[in-house]
Amino acid sequence: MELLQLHKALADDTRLRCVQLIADQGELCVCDLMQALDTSQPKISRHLALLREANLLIDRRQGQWVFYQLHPDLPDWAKAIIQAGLQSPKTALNADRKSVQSAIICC
Amino acid sequence: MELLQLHKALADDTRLRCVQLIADQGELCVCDLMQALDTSQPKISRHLALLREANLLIDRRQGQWVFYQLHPDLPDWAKAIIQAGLQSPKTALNADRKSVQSAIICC
DNA sequence: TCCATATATATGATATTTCGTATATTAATG
DNA sequence: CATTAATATACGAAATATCATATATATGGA
Repeated sequence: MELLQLHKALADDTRLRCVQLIADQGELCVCDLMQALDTSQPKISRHLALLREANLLIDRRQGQWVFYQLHPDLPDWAKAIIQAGLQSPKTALNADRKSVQSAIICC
Repeated sequence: MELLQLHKALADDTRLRCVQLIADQGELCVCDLMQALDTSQPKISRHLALLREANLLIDRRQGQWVFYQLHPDLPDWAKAIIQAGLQSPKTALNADRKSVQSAIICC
């Protein structure tokens, strides 16, 4: 994991919102993220694949669902960057958090 | 200053190295950065303009030279992200720091 | 005022990213 | 084994970013 790669991974609205939401919630499946961000399945899936290939996320299949969480071996500086981002007031996180709650209930 | 915009600003090799070097050294002029990164003047200048427009840097003209430093009003979370990046071991910072020393001496 | 140095900007070409759509894969269930 | 739901991938088009080159601007000194 390199710093430039991390910034590139987070330099897209969809990916940043996914990472923030996953960091906030611990673990989410693709359909949660689709509903929370109100986005198409291939779009979410492709961005999650990028984040997985960047070693920012890991996936875990459970039945039909695939759950994503932050990579457990993320270096401290990378965790610190993600955490600091969560402190930024002008992100979509608050709104997305509300959307994901209703999403989780139904699926 | 928004989080997504910050990540976009830092998601380019030239800009990331400039910001890291400036954060490390406090203030540098365009010619310092040109020599330290071994890059053309328009390239450096254009990237610095982007960082200035993103409110990540401010510039200060002194005679023929223009010096750049981190924006003094950077929010805490943005400072934290930049600082955390300085902790990443695999950046060009160490090499660039050496180059900028010889650059500063001669100009 | 003329010239040299430092920096900024404009422009068109090239490279990279992102997206929508279609299709493939995988697992559960009847 | 056929079907459905969840997810992944392929592909070409459209949007965005980056670059090299040329040119413009600003400052200081002869």
